[in-house]
Order: sequence, then C-alpha cells, then structure tokens
Amino acid sequence: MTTPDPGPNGGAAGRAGGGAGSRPGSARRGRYHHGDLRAALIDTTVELLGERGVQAFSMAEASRRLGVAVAAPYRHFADRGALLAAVAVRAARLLGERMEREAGPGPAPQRLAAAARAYVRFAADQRALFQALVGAGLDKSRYPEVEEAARASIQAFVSPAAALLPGDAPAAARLASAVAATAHGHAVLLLDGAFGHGEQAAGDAAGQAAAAALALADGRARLTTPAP
Amino acid sequence: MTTPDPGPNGGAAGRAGGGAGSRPGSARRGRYHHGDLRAALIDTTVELLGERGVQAFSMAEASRRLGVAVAAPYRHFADRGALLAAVAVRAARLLGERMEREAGPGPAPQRLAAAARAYVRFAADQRALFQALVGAGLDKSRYPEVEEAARASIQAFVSPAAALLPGDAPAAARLASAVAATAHGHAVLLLDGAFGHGEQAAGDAAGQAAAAALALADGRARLTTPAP
DNA sequence: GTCTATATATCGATAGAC
DNA sequence: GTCTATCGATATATAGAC
Repeated sequence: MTTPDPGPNGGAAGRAGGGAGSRPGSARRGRYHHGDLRAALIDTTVELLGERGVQAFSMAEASRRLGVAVAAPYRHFADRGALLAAVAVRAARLLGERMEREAGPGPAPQRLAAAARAYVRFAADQRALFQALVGAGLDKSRYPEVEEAARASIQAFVSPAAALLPGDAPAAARLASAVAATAHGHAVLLLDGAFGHGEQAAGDAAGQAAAAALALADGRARLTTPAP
Repeated sequence: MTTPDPGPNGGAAGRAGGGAGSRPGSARRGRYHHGDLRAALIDTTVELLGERGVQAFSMAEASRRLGVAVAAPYRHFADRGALLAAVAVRAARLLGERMEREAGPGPAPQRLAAAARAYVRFAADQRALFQALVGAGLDKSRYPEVEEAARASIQAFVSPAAALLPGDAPAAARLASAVAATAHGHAVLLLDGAFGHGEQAAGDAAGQAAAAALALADGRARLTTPAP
C-alpha cells in the first residue's frame, strides 16, 4: 500500500532522466507533457475502451497509461462520465461524417441501405468509439452535447426516408426509425459475436442490414399499419 | 485502512442484539435463513438489475438486501458471473416460452411478426431479465447453459422463416437472422429511451418491430442478394 | 449453510505543494 | 497544469468459527 512504487513506467521508461531536468520539447519521447493532455486522454480512452470495454474503463488506468498522476485528468474533465461523453461526441461526429459520405447521392432506397451499411461498418471498424456512443450508459440529460453530435447520423436515416415518402412526415419518421433500429440491431449483435468474428462477419452483418433496409423501404406501406 | 470499521451496517442497525444471542429460528423477520438462499439470490438479483442496471449490480449489495453475509452467496455461486448467468438462464427460458406461446400457429409471416413483437414486449415487460440475458457481457464460453437456454427463442425466428422458404435453408437462416436483429434493435433502443417511455413507447416499438418483420418477410428475396 | 473477519484491490475524487 | 498523498467507499473472494 505504502510501497514507493515507481509507477507503471517502471522508472526506466517514463519521462527521461531523473530529477528536474529533461523538459519536454527537446527529447520528449511520446509522452504527454506538452500541453494537450485533454486530447491525449480522449485518445487513450479510445484505446482502453477497445481493449477492455466501457465497463472496465477507469480514469486511473488512463492516467497510468499516459504516465500522469491520477489527479491530472480532473483538470480537464469533471469526472469519468465527462471524459466518456467527450469520447462519445467524437464517435458521433465520425459516425455522422461517414454516414453522410457513404449515403450521399443516389435513389432514396439505396441511400437508406447505404446508411444502414455505414452504421454497421462503423460499429465494426470503430468498435471502441461505437461502444462509447451507445454502450456507455451515459446520462443524456447531463451530456446533451452527445445527442447534438449524433444528429447528423440520425439525419442520414431521416433524409432519404423523407425523400421516399414526401408529404407524409410521420410515415417517413417510422421508416427512418425502423431502418435505424434494424441497423442498430445488426451492429450490436455483430459486436456480440452473433455473426461470427472478423472481416467476414462484419461484411455479412453490414450487407444484411443494407438488404433489410431495402426490404423495409420496399414494404414501407406496412410500417404505417402495425399489426394488432 | 486498518481502522476497526464496524461495517456498513453501522453497528446499530444490523442483526438484532449485541453479543452471541438472537439466533435465527425463533424470530427471523422475513429473512432468508430457511435454506433457499440460492433462489432468493436470483430473485434479488432480478430486483437489483431492475433498479440499477447490470453494471451496478454487485454480490455485496445482493447480500445486504437479503440480510446475509457477503460471503454467503459464494456457497451457491462461484462468482458474480455465475449468479448473473443463472439469472440469464431464467430470462432465456421465460423469453423462449413467451415467444413460443405468442408466435404459435398461423401463417409464417404472421408468426415472424409475432415473434418479433414478443421479443420486444419481453424486453419491455421484463427489463431486468432482458438485460441479464443480453447486456451483462457474459462470457459465453464459460456459461454455455445460457446459449442452450436461449435456443427456444432463436427457434421462434428460425421455424417460421424455414416454413416461408422451404428447401432453401441458407435463405431461411438469413431471414430469421434479419428479423431477429431487427427485433433486437427495437428492443435495445426501446430500453435506451429512443422510443420514449412507458407503455405507449413499448407498444410503438413492438408494433413497429412486428411490421418490420412483415416487410422483411415480404421482401425476403432481397435478403439473399446483399447489395455490393 | 451461514457468519465474522479480513486480505486484497481498485476506484473516484480532493487538498495542497510546486 | 501536474504531482504527491490520501480519504472514503466499495468490491470480490477466502479462512475459519459456529
């Protein structure tokens, strides 16, 4: 407990040299004493999420990995949730950009399918970020910036649905919602291993989600009349 | 660290009396000293999951609520995961029964829709059990009994899909998988609040999942040819 | 089968020095 | 802005008494 642990850097790797010298700027070997601990924390959090999942993530481990004191992160983030929220915001931005890019032009049904495919592929390619966005159990009322950042990805479902059902906003909303839920289901089952593992599984899940989106667009009339 | 902490009961509230007297048996007030701690633990775990989520569940809190020592549960469950797995097995059984019951007879597309609806309704009605089943992050290789118990619910998707696509097992598997993923997506988004809250939201999500299942059954030909 | 007591680990967060 | 030091809480799991 009170052992003078030299720290996870072992005493050899950490910041170079020993005492007071070795200011960063001359020979900082990848350590983060250069004034952007905030960004470094977000990067490291993404790493840790990828390795051990959201559940196991801790501020202390992030600090350890960056070679800073456990108190340092609290200069930049009020608490654990705030750091995870910052990661979720980054995730939402990247997801939105990707969906906009991949579901850009084309006929409305294909745009819906492309949005679903992009959603699932993002989950596969950026597993850690996706988990931060949807699996961190963030209190949405405390971090409205996450929902704000997620707006673009929602729009990527809503916009083609609206193009497909002009003049019937409620029906368009239902179609967008159904496609989004379908994509989401494929994404989380994929991460859960239900489609197998590896690139093959990711392609299967993404392709199936896209196909399902087409089928939903095709059968959009059904969505307006839920069975009893 | 070495302070003589009297324990979380504070020293005043705990089990009655002070010294060695007050054995249970004469006046046990609803406590669980009657020999079925195992079942009581499962019940209490379900309660706790419903109140605070899987993430926050702990063996210690379950023990506290039952008025037993924190060590007692380890007589019945090797560790936290084993207890959660037991709850997941119960969840899988109930889900399977419900899906079999509600998706019983009728035309294949309607059975698929009923299976999807039952899946979402189960998530809504038995939120805690559903979370134990899908959100506990259980190591499936350690607890194969969970997958075994979940077989019936999977079958409720597979069986009508096979009836709809006789002689084409791969296509049937894809349809079943797509409907299951769609139902799952609606379920988790519902629990995440994406459909709103309350009975209304549950009905919306379940109805939409059922409608989507019909649309997928209708457009099943698309599922066999995933877009590029 | 359950209890007491404890070992062992972390963690989140804060206070105050530099 | 970062570090040292530490508080307080909580958890999982085990050993041995009853």
